[in-house]
Amino acid sequence: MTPPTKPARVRFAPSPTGYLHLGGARTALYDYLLAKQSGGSFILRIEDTDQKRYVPEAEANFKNALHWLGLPPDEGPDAGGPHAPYRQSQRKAIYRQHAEQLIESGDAYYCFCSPERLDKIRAEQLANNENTRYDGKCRHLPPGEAARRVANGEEHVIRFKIPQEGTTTAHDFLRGDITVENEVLDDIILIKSDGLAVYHLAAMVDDHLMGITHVIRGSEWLPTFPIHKRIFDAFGWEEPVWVHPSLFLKPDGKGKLSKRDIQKARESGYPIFVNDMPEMGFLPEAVNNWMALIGWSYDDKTEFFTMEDLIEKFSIEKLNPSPAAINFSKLDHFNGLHIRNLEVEDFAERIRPFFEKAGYTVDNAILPKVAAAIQTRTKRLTEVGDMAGFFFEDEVELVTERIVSKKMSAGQAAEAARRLVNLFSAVTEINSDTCEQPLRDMAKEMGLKAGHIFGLLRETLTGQKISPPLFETMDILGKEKTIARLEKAAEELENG
RNA sequence: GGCCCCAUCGUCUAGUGGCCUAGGACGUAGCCCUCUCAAGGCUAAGACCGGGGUUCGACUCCCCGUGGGGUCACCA
Repeated sequence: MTPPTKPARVRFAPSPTGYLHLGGARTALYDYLLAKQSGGSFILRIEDTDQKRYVPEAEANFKNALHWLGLPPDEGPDAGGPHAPYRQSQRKAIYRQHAEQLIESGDAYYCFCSPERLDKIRAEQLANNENTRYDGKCRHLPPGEAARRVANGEEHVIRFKIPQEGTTTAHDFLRGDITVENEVLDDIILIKSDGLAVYHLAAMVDDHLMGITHVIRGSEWLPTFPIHKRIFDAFGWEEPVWVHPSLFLKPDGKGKLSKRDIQKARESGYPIFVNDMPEMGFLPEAVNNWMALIGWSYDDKTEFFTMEDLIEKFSIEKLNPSPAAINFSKLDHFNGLHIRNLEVEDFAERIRPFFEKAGYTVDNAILPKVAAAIQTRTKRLTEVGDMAGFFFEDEVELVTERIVSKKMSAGQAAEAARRLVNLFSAVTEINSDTCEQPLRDMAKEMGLKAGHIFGLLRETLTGQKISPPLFETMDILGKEKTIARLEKAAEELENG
């Protein structure tokens, strides 16, 4: 139904200054979906041009996160590809060469102003209630003189030359034309005094050289978007399709996520960093589904999407340009949906490590049955230990006050336990066909409600007040353990 | 503050001039199912930021307010 499109080349280009968070992950997802649905390529590029903010482990963090989410790059630092290297720090010469090309064409110039001078003019502008921007001092330096100073080794940067009059119009796929007065645009630095390019140059050069067809990036780039458009024009390059989805807002909708919010979310059991998600019990399927729907929708009713669905159904046309608050309770909901969508064998393998982490020794013989019993009850994989760990224990701790319900005496409880032992001993298999009616009759004989007997059974067998259905539980536990736990309870009640 | 972007239930959203007494989802409340808890089913409360236009007719188009967000570095 979607019209055939040319294979898209879409890049995810994070800066290794921190870990991959929800916002970046959503961008990566959209990148991946757009690439895959068109039979194109998903490219990972590391934008490590800022040595001061460089975090060494960040790149590995991105890769782990992308791998966990199921978004493997077709090209990138590890995957390689026709446009290697994919780390900008290794492409320094390329940027320099392009910057010099702009100097030649008159679209850029050498600037010898010191950081101190820049600070000073900024302070003055602030004091005069003016907008802060470069004052253009080096703009009109004779090219020969500037070149000579550079040749002499004088410290310098290269700045992009923005016309001082007129306007610039850049076209965003979601928002249409964005026009600004050139006078509000700054002569931004292209090459820093350390010789490395700045984002504005490096990303544009790479996007062109790498044949990127669609640039999907956060809307924090909107203010500099017209400059980027001018850079493409200065080189005479064809622009990619620009898409600026909006940012994520904190859950209450007030402001974008900050460091503090990240910590706060984590404390309340919700992740901001992708790599926190696995241990918090989230499924990558659910995270992708959930993230995709913050800022994108397919129609007025469909919300459950597998990765295959997303690849087929995603479209940048349906992206929503307005800022969106993240809604964690919906993440829980999607996690539940995707857990229930798992094959039970798959679910079993996913919960195994969580039982182990909780200190249980998993019995492979019953794990599939345990999984089946708790699958519809699980929202987060982290819950399984508390919910079903008793299946893997030899005994459960009994609290007589909890076994004896308010409606019965300890003596009655002991009697009930004894009668249950007899009842279960008499059958070859404990299941609802063989035992439910006798159990209900027994309750009536004792003047109790069936619910009281079920409650006693539940506490006795599981040590919990909530558990999977009892006959299913007993089937998994086995006749032997079931009876042993009842006998032990009866004894304790009798001696209690 | 300048510039830019955005504006439908608490939240995510559908809606592209008449299909809208505005649809769905999460959450919330109630009911049903039921051995507990879930799951599932049903129901309820809940929104077009305000004011002007344009039009026979605006949630939808335009303008102005207001509100929210982003951005103003030799960071990305």
